[in-house]
Amino acid sequence: MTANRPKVLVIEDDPAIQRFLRASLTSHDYEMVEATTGKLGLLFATEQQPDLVILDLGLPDSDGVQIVRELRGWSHLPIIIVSARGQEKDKVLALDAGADDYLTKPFGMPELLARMRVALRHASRVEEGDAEGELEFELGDLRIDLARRLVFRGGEQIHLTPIEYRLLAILVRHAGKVLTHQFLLREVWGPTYVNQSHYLRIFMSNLRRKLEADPACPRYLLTEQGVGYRLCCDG
Amino acid sequence: MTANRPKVLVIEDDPAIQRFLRASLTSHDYEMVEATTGKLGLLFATEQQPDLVILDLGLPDSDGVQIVRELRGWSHLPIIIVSARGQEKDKVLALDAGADDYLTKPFGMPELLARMRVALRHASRVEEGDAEGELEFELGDLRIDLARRLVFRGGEQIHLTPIEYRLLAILVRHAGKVLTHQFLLREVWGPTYVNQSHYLRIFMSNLRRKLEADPACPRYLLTEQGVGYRLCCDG
DNA sequence: ACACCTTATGACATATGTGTAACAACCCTG
DNA sequence: CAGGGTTGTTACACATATGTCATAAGGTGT
Repeated sequence: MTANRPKVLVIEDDPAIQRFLRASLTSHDYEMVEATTGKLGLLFATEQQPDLVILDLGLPDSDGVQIVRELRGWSHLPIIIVSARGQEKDKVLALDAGADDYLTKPFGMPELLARMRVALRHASRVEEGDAEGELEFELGDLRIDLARRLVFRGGEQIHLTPIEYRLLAILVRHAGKVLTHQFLLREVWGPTYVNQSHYLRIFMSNLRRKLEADPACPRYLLTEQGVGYRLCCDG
Repeated sequence: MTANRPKVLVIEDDPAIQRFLRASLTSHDYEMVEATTGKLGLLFATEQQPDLVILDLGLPDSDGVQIVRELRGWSHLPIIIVSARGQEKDKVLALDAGADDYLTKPFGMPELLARMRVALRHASRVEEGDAEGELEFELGDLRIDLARRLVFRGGEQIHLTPIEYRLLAILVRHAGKVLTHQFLLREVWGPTYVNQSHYLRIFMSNLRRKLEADPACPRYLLTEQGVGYRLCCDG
């Protein structure tokens, strides 16, 4: 789970409820990603790596239960259903499809928040023993252990500050791919920093100083002029 | 979890509901243990090793939320609350105390069964990674016996207060991994304390004073600035 | 009611991380 | 090869996170 601000994906077509949720969630220190259709929802679930999904069953473009099944096909992401339908068979169907909780509209925000905490609690407990997803990477003399949040260079542990680590972790998770300035800034500092590319330069410099043998000729942390940065994945 | 017939502990004083639950549960291939008071419930929870607890909040002899807290003190057993009280604040209180779900009476049996399946699903997922039954740890001159709840340093027993012990136990169970402030606060003090990080500082300080040779330069209880704490597992 | 232990609270010193500014090096283009 | 824009580096001030002490409040058993 993201360390500080859990990311919540809300799949909901009603703009009024979207607004309501956004206000409540952001004020309770959650990061919110919005999708108004099932298709978009599934896309964002893969791309944005949310910590929790709130799903309205009454979407116009797709069957909510089907979305739950598709999500469960590849992920154990907590899913909380929010629905106008209060029929017991609807609840049973959704819960058995893999949903973790089911709230009937209208519901109180405090209850939703409490149930979100329950879901995140479960997720964080499960995460502990989760070997899924390569969590240890080796590049030349570098070793990055995402599970333990440790970085080694030639057997020696390297201390990284929170921002340095977050930046590196994102590069590692997308090793080999070019990540744009915008993307990195948004992921590390947040959406309002997408133009502050000097932050990036400074922290890339810091990382190179700590990780590269010759920071002036980086072997791992490569610059893609005019685009962004890339973590070299082979040797 | 028991392989075939999950064992359900029902803590409920109303004989009518007890009968109703017994009929439904046994016919759905659950084994049922009954307790009519909170005291008995806690006793059976330890003795019978159930897979799931269904707890009525309206017990005559004790506060249901308190029972949840006591259970959570030593176990992650799934707890489903069943209550006549439908007030939102009751739900929030119980869920934050550690309950996994909350149903308001009257409820339909199919829904309860579906929510039980959800809870057991979670438990079985967690269990996979939980299998490590290591209950004794050695780090340098420290020895921590989780089963007996004892801590030694260089052969000499160290007395820890309840909170100190819980904090240390969690660090030990995740030795090597960085645990965020939020996580530690939630596990030790509960979800409502996630912002009170000064508690953590003080109790880490206490632990270091008792466990470290030089509390100013800790070898075991390490700080990860801006993130959390970590128990060094090597050396 | 008392003594005892534990936990909570407040104040303060210190350590660390981050944002900012200034400047140097680099790359592409004309 | 000159110039503008992009990128890299360094140093420092500030804010924040952290560690520690002292003390108050709460609880328990005698």
